[in-house]
Amino acid sequence: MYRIGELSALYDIKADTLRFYEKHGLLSPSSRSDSGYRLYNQADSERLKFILRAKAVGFSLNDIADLLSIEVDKSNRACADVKGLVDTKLEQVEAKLAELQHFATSLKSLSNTCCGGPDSAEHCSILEALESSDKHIIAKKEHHHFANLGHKD
Amino acid sequence: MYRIGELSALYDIKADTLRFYEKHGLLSPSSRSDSGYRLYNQADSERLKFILRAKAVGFSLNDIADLLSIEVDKSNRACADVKGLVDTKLEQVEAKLAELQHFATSLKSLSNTCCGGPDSAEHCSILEALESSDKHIIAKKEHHHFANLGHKD
DNA sequence: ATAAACCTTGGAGTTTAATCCAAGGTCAAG
DNA sequence: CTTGACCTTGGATTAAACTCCAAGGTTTAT
Repeated sequence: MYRIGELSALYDIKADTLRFYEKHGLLSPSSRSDSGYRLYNQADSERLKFILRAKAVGFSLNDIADLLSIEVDKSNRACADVKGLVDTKLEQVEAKLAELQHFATSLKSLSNTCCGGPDSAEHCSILEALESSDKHIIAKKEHHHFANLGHKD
Repeated sequence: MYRIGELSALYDIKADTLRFYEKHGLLSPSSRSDSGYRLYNQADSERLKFILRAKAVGFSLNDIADLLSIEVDKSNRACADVKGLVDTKLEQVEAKLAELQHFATSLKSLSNTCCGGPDSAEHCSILEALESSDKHIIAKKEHHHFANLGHKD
């Protein structure tokens, strides 16, 4: 059992944030002490881990509440409802995954292209790297190099 | 060349959002018309695409500005600086990727476990799926099924 | 040449997600 | 039995990221 200060320290967040999540229905302590202190158990801690992970990959607290609602009232929901909700979120997750893989590829190619030395980074740009990785995916036959890009007005 | 309304329609955002990004140094139109209307070219559009993608995977506008600064002053930066920045962001992207893959796995397993029918979803929970996928990764030798989980006081 | 649909600016308002504050109760150590 | 670290509540404040508004200029279509 953790008290609010212990759990918040564990995940490097503020106690206030836990109270905030509670107020907004994301995470309630499974019990209270005689004097009213919040007491969080291991399951609560897991739930918090989930919330923080989901937040880190760009889901809003509302999105997360949707997902967690499966947990909360699972015995009141039909499997079909759950499946629908899950499949919708899965699509979102997979879209994000695709985006991130795209980013990772571009960043890696940028990191490799870049000499890493003290010279001017004239040919180092995320956008250039993204563009060339787009090219790579969309039309890998064309293979020219853009030197004079991004020079506006 | 797009006017603000055209570009915003293209990406399904508000014109105000584009003005906001401009004010905060994320995206400026490459030119203006005689009467002062903003005119965005293809490169501007690509840059916007990048911003929106990065946002969608959980980067803040500040993070994104950092990344884009590589583009803006690349001739004033040493390759070593660029490489440092890129490698830092790459680490963040890869951490997010790992999280998302974890989510995707859990959601898939949940979707598969779930009968999808009109019955009560007693055994369908994200947290249960996450937990069992944790189990799967951490100790895949143990292979039992958790029926009585998530039953908190 | 005038309405409708678009654009300009500056500034105010909203939403989301915390974070802080004040007044007071709790608990372990000395 | 009091001191200090911790907890309670409700309400105010902050920061980020928009989103809206008002007053006026511009374009295009009739």
